[in-house]
Formats: sequence, structure tokens, C-alpha cells
Amino acid sequence: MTKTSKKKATIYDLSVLSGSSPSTVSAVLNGTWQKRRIKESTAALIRDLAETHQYTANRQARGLRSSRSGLIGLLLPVHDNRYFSSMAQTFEAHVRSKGQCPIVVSASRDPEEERKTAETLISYSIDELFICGATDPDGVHEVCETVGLRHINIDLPGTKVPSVISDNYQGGRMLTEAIIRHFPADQPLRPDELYLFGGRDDHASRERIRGFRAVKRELLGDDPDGCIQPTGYAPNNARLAFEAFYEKHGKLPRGVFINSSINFEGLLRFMAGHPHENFADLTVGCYDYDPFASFLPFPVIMIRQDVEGMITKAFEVIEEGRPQPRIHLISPELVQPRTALTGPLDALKDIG
Amino acid sequence: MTKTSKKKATIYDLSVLSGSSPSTVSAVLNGTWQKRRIKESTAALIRDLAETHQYTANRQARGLRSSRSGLIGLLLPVHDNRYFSSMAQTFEAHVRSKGQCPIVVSASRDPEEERKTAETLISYSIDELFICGATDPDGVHEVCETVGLRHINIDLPGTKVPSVISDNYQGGRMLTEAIIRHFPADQPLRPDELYLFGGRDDHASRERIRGFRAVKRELLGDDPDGCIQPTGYAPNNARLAFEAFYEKHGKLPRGVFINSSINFEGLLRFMAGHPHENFADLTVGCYDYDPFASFLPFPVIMIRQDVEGMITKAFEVIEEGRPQPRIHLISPELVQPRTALTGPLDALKDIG
DNA sequence: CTTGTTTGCACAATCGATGGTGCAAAGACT
DNA sequence: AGTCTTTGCACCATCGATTGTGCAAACAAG
Repeated sequence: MTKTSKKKATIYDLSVLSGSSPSTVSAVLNGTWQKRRIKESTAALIRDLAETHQYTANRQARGLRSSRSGLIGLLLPVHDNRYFSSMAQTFEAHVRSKGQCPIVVSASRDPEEERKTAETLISYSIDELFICGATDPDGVHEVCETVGLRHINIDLPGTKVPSVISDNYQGGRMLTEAIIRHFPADQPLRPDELYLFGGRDDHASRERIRGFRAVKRELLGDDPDGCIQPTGYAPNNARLAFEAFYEKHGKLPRGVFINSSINFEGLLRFMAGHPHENFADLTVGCYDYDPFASFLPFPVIMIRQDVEGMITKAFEVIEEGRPQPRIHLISPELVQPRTALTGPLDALKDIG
Repeated sequence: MTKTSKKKATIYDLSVLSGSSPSTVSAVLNGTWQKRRIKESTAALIRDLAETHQYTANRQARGLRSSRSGLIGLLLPVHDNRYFSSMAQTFEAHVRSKGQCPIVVSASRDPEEERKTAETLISYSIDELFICGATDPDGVHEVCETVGLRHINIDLPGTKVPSVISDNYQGGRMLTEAIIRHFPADQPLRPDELYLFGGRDDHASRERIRGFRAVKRELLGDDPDGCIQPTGYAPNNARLAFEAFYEKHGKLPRGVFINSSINFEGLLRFMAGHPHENFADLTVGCYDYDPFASFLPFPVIMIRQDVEGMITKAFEVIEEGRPQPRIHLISPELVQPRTALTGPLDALKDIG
């Protein structure tokens, strides 16, 4: 068992080995050595030793001293969803490219959980926090604010700091219009045949609903209140709403606007319970993109939110000095049925 | 601007406020105060102050001193995939329930990246590392070993520490058999009509292929080599393989075993390029579960790996003192077409 | 040779929490 | 009252890196 085998080398070890002081070693290894007028030859020696002894800085020590950690946090509602997991994937790539370390945590859409999670992250002295899809962004803002932590909202806006969100109104309009136009002119959709399921009383849902209603009124001439069925995000609640509709009308609406892919799973569950229905006249629009959903046996028009665009914008905005709490809208994209788009995974090389 | 508003309270602040020493404050707030014979009334006072001043311990300082961080790492290939993201979701729940903080990072299936990522995590003094789906688990093991970090493999096995993986051989058998039996007796599948696409030279793929070939030989009497098409995991490579087959034979095989949902996306891309084909006689088996894929317009039989079971087992094994480097197999589950299963998200309450 | 300047680095305080050790005051006992 | 215990806590070194400051040696200028 050689000496290099068990504990990690520190600047003190290298200091002894090199014959210089710990502060010199530190300066060399963190790049501030020119500023400290360290001789190139000394620096080279130390770099060499660091390499052969596999030195890596103890981030906790560094963070303690400098009150920065190199960690950048992303607070998500859930991982288990293509939209949010592609958010995580994209976020990670950006953070890594800045030489920092991403830390992605979910908080289940629970305001209390969101705040507690943010506090946990803060206790690790994270340097920045991206708050994505939070139920209570301003609550999280409070806890960031008291410790002076830079943060920004994504996907759902807050009122205290900038927010980068999908243009849900336009997206809602696009999707609604696409659903309506998908029906042939000789069998047009009636206003009471186009329903919206899913979502709840958050900014995104409200905007989508606003777009939905506006387009319905413009294109179909009417917009009955009963066609809006906000079920929350839980798949089972969505399923129950479909069941209830089906009970009452003996069929599904011809046109269905579903607020998110998670809600869409509720429709699948409903369908699994009705194996002999073939839902031949059904057209679905879903505010989220999933490649498999796009190929379902009925027309599924989808919205793909521009995750890359949102993350990029968020990084831009958060770098600004004193950003105003304005809302940055990122346009989503309409995806026709049977479309297989590429995603962040395609950027990866496939070894082997 | 009150004094509480800007910087975080430390034990020194509370020490002044309470009139006790920092070490007393520390002991009270980290639970070791009984051992230190602190008076209950003193403890109560300090707890009170901590509460009103919103004290939370600086984890970096604690970690520096104790060389533990409270962080538990999960190293994934990618986030952007239902299998791995549900891994993340489940992992997170387990870690949080132990009062620790999950840190989930992806390494793109790149051995070099995997090692570097592990080192980064180590520099934050993480307490344990779960290595999931790593291309080179033993490489990661090396870097963990040199610093004495407890770790375990999930999904793909290593040889140095315990591994908890899906029973890929059995799963491969189940899925292959289900595909074969899905064809009616009067139009049975011939051996050269059942292909396997995707995967590469890793343990999981090999085992699945072994199961696939064994069942083919048992049930169909033959098992031509050409029916195995390992394309790697990239969707586009899988697409190219389907294109190539289609070029050559003018159709797809009647039965297709796809190694993962990521590869399945390659099939979708192929299909998007052949809009007028209806692939009426196609049956797909996919080694992964995705609710939307399950409802595609052709029969899709899926395997759902028991993520909850694997994570639970992994936590059990890692707690053991000196676990042997054996492989723990977790049985996956066969999922019939048009099945909408619940997932980790269903455990969440839906607020609002 | 003296004075000033630059070069190159060492010293030591510091970040916040932990835990071993020591010691005064209070209580128990003879 | 004197000694021994127990109680209750303070003191201080420590984890590993950062950073402001100081200072000797080398060199330049006069």
C-alpha cells in the first residue's frame, strides 16, 4: 500500500514536498499565481507534484473560505418527466461548460418543500439557483434573498426576479388552432366538442387557457365555460375527469387540449380501461412533446417548449448585474403528429 | 433593513446572543448536547434563538471538519430518459428520507467523463456514490477506492463492488417469448423474422441477447446470427439500422426486439420517414417501459425494470459493512400492450 | 556604497462547525 | 469542614483552502 493510496493530498502535503508555503501552492493551483508573482519555475514544480499526487482541491474548504461552492442548483418539480428531465440535461451541460457542478433537486410542486429544499441547497453555499416550475417562486425568492443568493425563475414566473418562461399564451393559441384546423372542413369541430383538460391555477395553465379560449372564440364563435377542466397535474385526477366526461356523454370530446404530458398519461389510463373503444374521431393536442406520444394511433399535435432556448436565456439574464423582474417569453414550437424530433441526447457521442 | 436580513446566522452569532460558547451552541444544534451534558434549559434557549434567527448550519464548514458532507451522489448516463429519470426520482426520495441531500449528475456513458465526474463529486466530500449505468464501473471504482468512498453499481455491474442490476437474461427471455407468442398460431413467426436492434457490448445488452437467442432457439428452432443488430444507444444509429434493413428487404421484420426506449426512438424516426407505410404486421418488444410507447398503433410489449426495487436493494447492500462484489438480480416485469402503469409521480400529492 | 524598486515568496488570520480536554461550581458524602 | 463526584460548560486545535500583509533578497539607479 503506497502512501498515495489512501487519503487525498492537500496543499500542505504539496507544500512540504515542494518546499514552498501552502499559500504559494494554493495560488499556483487556483490560478492566481501570476497575481502573486510566483516564479514560473516554482509554479511548474508545484503543478507537477499536484499531477503526480493526483491533487484535487477540497471544495468544502475552498467554499468555506470563499463562501462560494462552485455548485449551481436547479430546483425542479419532478425528474420523472421528459420536459423536466430534458431541462436537467440541458442545464447540466451549460453548468459543466462553465466549469461548475450542477446540483439538480426536485421538490414535488410543494411550496413548503420548495423552500426547504432551497434552504438545504443554500446551506451548501450554492452560487446560483435556477427555480424551475415552482409552485411558489416568490416563496423561494424570500429564502434566496435573505442570503443574497442569485436566482431566476424558469417555466413558472415569479414577481421578484426575472423569469424565463414559455410563451404559453401563444403556445396555447397555436395548439388550439392546430387542433381545430385538423378537422376536415366538412366535419368541423363545434365549440362544445373541444375541451381542455389538466393544469391548475398557475401562470402557465392560465395563459394556455386564455389562448385556448381566445382561439375558440375567434375560430369557432363560442367558448363555453364547461369546456375547461383543470384537474391538477396528477395523472389519476386527469383520468377521473375523462371517466366523468365519458360517463356523462358516452364518448370523449372530438377535440382535446391536454395541458401537459403528465396529464396525458391520465388519458392513457382512461383508455386502458376502455379497451374496446377505438376513439376514431379523436384529435389530441398536448402542451408538451414526447416522441412516443406523437405516434399514438390518433392524431396527436404537440407543443415542444424550447428548453435549450429557455436555459440559454436564463443563464444570460442571471449573469446581468441587477436584472429587472421582467418576464422573458420563449416561443415554443408546434409539432405535427408522427414527428420524431431529436433532443439533447443526440449531442452525446455513442461509444462502443 | 433589519440585522437578520443579510448574512446567515452562525453558531458564533447565537453564541453571543445566548451567552454560551460556540461549542455549546454547536452541540445543541447538532444533537450531541446530551452527550455533552448541556442543561435542558440552555439547550431550549439556544434552540429558540436558532429558530427565530433562522439558523441553518453551514454544510461546508461542517463537512470540512467532519469530512462528511451529507451529500449522496448518483451518477447517471443521462437524465433525459424515463428509465434514468425515474431512477433519479426514486433515488432522491430515498436519500431525502435519510435526511441527506441527493446530488444527481450525468456522465454521457463516457468512461473518462465518468471518472472525472466522480472526482468532482469526491471533491465535495460526498458520503456515498451510486454508479448507475456506467460504461466503466471499475474505472469509477478506482477513483472511489483511493479515497475510501463507499460506492455501489446499479444497472450495469462492475467486478470490484456489489452491483444491483436488472435480471436482463430473464427479462430478455420473457420479452422474446411474449413477442413470439403474440403472433397467432396460424401465422407464426419464423426465426429470420425476429430481430433484435440496439444495445452494445455491455453486460445488459449481452444478457438480453443471450436470453433472446436462447428463447428463439427453444421456441422457433433456430437463431440466425444476422438477426442481432447492436447499434449502440444513439437513436440515429438505430434509425440507420432500420433504414438499412428496410432498404434490403422492403419491409421491417415482423417481430422486433428493441434494446431500450432510446433505441426505440430510432424506430420512430424511421417511421416518420416512411409516412405511407402502416406496418400492420409489426410487433415490437422493448426493454424499457414508457406509457406512451405502450399505446402505439402496433403491439408494443414492454419490460419495466423495477427501479424502486433496485434502489431499495442498493441502499440495503451499501449499508452493509464489507459487502462482497456480487451481483444482485432484480426481476423486471413484462408489460402487455396498451398498459398505463403508475410511477413514482403518483406518490406525490397534487396541490391546488 | 547608499537608497529605492521590484521580485518572490512566507506568515498568519480567516471561513463555520466539531470534538477532545480541562476546569470551576454544585452536590454528595464522611 | 474537607474531600470526592458529578454537572455544565468554555477553551482551543482542527479540517483545507484563500488572501491581505510583510519582508528579505535581488536588482537598479544615483
